[in-house]
Amino acid sequence: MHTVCFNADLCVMTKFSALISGKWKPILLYLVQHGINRFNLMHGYMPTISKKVLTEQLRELEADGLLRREELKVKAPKVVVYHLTEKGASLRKLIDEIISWCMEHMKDEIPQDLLAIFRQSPPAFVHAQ
Amino acid sequence: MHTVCFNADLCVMTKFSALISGKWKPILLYLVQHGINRFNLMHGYMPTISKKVLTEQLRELEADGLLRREELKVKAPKVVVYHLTEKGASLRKLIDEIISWCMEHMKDEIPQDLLAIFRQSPPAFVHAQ
DNA sequence: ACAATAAGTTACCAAATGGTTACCTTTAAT
DNA sequence: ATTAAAGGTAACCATTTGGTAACTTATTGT
Repeated sequence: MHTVCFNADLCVMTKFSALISGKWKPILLYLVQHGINRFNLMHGYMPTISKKVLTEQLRELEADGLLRREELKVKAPKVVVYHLTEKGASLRKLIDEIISWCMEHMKDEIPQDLLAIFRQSPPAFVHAQ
Repeated sequence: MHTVCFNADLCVMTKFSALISGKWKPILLYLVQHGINRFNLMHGYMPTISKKVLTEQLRELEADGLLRREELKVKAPKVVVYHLTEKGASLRKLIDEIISWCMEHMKDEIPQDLLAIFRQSPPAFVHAQ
């Protein structure tokens, strides 16, 4: 007679997915890792996201401790810079491993050119078009 | 003048989250990994999921090539067994690494008892209550 | 005085995701 | 003839997530 049962809200994997599973979060982390760290600059790289959603995703990454938001004290127009926290930076190795797994096991769903880029210089986080 | 822009639908990380981010998928993979591989047996371990949603999640895991569904040819009542595919099994090492990362970087959100279990025998996938 | 700029906010809408309850199908056991 | 058991479906509803378009605020340059 088992009494073990599972609760999705306490599942560690579920917590992890929540960290990175916003539609734009992986791409945002990638951009910030590469120095594209201001609101309108990010928006220029991903023009199909709305400002509302961009704000939301950034706020969530901040709330989850992956990014830090810094308002520079210039007068105006306001300048805001986003940085990776230590926790955010520590994700990178893990993300690289996830990508390697995908490149090996999801070949069919990944465009040929991206696979080729990946083979030349391993972690290609996102697809640039 | 940059012309690089990003598309969430082509992002490798986004594809990966889709694989495991259903509310019950990590737990289901865990159960199947541990031999709890029949419909009503799974349902008994996670009584708060509805049969409809359980079916949906299993069908998605199957469509994504992580599980294989097998109807045993007994007469009735119907018996169905789920197995990990090779791809599904290959996820395990990666999942262990994700969990290790979480145990290190999300300590605050993980119940003490689960942290203790993890320290004794590393990968504790989900919380048993 | 007026427009431009950075970084948003507001009100509203649509699609995706998850949930509830009742019902179905096939055969074996009573 | 009826009930039970395994593994589901069907019809419907609620919540969450993402999206659109217009507006805001503070200051600087013209």
